[in-house]
Amino acid sequence: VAKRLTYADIARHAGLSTASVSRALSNQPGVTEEVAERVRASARTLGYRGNRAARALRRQRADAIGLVVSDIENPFFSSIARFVEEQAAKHGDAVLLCNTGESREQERRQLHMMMGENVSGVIVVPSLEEPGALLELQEAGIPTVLVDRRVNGDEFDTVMVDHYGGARALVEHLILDHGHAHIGTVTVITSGTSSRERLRGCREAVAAHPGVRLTEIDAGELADDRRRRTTELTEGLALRLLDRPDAPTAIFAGNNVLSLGALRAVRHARLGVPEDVALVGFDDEPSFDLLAPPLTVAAQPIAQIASTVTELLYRRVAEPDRGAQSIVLPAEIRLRASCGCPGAHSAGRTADHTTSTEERTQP
Amino acid sequence: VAKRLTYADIARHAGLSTASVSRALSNQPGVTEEVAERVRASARTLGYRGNRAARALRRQRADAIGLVVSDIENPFFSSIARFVEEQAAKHGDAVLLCNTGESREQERRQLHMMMGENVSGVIVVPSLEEPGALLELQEAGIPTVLVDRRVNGDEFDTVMVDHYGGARALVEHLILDHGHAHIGTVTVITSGTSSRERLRGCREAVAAHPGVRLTEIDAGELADDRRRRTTELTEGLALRLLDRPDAPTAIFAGNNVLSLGALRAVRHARLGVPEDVALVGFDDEPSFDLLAPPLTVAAQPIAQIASTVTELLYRRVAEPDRGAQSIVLPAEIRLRASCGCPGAHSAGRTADHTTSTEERTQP
DNA sequence: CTGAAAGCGCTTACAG
DNA sequence: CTGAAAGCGCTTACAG
Repeated sequence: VAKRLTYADIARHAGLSTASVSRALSNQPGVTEEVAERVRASARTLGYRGNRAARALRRQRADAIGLVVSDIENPFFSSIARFVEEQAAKHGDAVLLCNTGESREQERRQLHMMMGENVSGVIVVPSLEEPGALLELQEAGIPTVLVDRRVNGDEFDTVMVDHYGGARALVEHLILDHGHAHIGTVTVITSGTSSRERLRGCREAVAAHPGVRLTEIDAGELADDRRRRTTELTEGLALRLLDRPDAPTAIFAGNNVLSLGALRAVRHARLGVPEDVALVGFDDEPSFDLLAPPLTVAAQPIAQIASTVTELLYRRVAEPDRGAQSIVLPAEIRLRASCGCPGAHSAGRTADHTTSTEERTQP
Repeated sequence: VAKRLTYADIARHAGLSTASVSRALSNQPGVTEEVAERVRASARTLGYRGNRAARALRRQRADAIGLVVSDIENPFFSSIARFVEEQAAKHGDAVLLCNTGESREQERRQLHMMMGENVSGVIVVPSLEEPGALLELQEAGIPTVLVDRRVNGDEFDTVMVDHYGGARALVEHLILDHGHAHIGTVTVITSGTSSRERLRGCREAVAAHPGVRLTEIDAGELADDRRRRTTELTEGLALRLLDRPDAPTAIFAGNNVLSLGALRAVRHARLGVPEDVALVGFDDEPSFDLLAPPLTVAAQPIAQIASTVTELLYRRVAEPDRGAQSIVLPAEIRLRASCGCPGAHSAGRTADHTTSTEERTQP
């Protein structure tokens, strides 16, 4: 185990002070280019590594940002994580990853840890609608940006897809283009505003068309049990819809996990999609156009969401006093076979038909 | 922005020294329970938060571990990340997430960052077979554990699935149970030993059965371009197999992404699975039994891999001088319809048939 | 058991 | 521009 080098070692080697070493290695002004080069040369020669904790302690700010997501196993969030890590690396920042599992208790703990780390900013998918520990972050002066979900009050920068518009467009497609008069929904509302907004989209689509009914099934309290949030729970939810004497003729699934659960439930009930029940869902995944049948979805512009959110975070780091900004990006409707549309159902080239919900930005 | 509390504030409030505060809050021996309680009470009353950078600087070791994966968007690695984060949190450790994108240059940079952070350990999916920067980690005394892939030399704890056995079992199933005499493989070898081992499994399965041929297609150099590693690349690879005048009658896909690409290629070529071409792949995903057709796969025991690797890491943190250990966990063959087996092809309850490759542990 | 004090490796007013 | 020195908030030998 080799001894660790410090600025003192470099200073000695270069015949300078630690102050100059610091200025040179941090690319600060106040050193001649000649001195800076001498320092860099010594650092390179000696194999200097840096000590991020010392720097963080002294500067009262770590070269790191936090990423607090509700479920890193969900492809939507792992994609976000990939983009965020990429951008953070460009800024020289490390990424502290936390997974709440939708638990507000976990969220609270993790946000406190972020404060303890003195991260220079946090990107969070809030697990509750009340700001809670998020306000403490703000008090501590840590720039905070929310993704995917809003929180009560307008004090946070927020980036999300048009949950309402995507859901509404999907359900209107079922009603207008396929003549469905009874829609069922499967959702997990406890996770916050996103599902709530999606459900609102369903409701208003139905309300706008007299004669169309809506039957809602929500995971409710069950959602707290992490283990049951996957297949079994989501399949069970959809089955409750299919087992009704007056089962809906089309199902709206609130997210990617629920879509798979619903599809599984329909199979389980030995019914066919879309012949017996049509199915549409929020979120797309790389495999969804290869499912039997290919799934019609409202897809999120993940890359755009991720780049917008990191941009917003770093802008807030630079200008802490900007007003909070809420950005809503359009969802993209991808019509495939599960809604009853022709085309991609069997083999052959998949020709997706896509349209976008309207983009709205509130400054 | 409230001023930050320190041990000095607590000490003053409790009428004690910062030494006692430190001992009490770090659960160290050397304080009476009465003093400890007094400190905790003051900390609670004042709303003390802690400063992890100061602690890390002084202790020369951060309460954090590093997780360096090749592709956090791959469901396999995001699952690993979920488990690792969960365990780390139990130990009071933060998780520093890095994504290499299979780039050894990135890997080198990120491992250097881990050294700069003084993490107490690192879990890494190595992007190359040469130890490289991993050896520097070792020299720096940072416990390091590898997942999914091995590195030349035996100096690292390693946990992975039985790549060889899983692939071999899959291909033998194609040969013995479905009578295929010409197998094609699509792989991306540059990522290291895992794909190489899987390919070896295919080769030996074929070699063990005279009269059976193998045609290999590998991404090779192309794999460096991150953007093309997804759908387009993987679909293109499989198409090269299908476009041959003597196309194979069955395809082995080297991982989950390649499986989807292969399936897409077969669709593109307007062929049917398994009628025209059978398909088996390494890795399972929650959607794979809902694909058209349901995919026959060698599934990795992800939870077990993740818990084993974190266990190994924390054991090494506790006992730095243990000998390196290599653990190979069995893959689970899940027979579904894409190989030609009956059952789960159309609607109805999916009855997976599963078997395990043998478990082998080298102490 | 308890506390005074040194020190981890940086950064940054301050003086020259 | 350059350097001496203080100090960020902890932990830990050391003395009592």
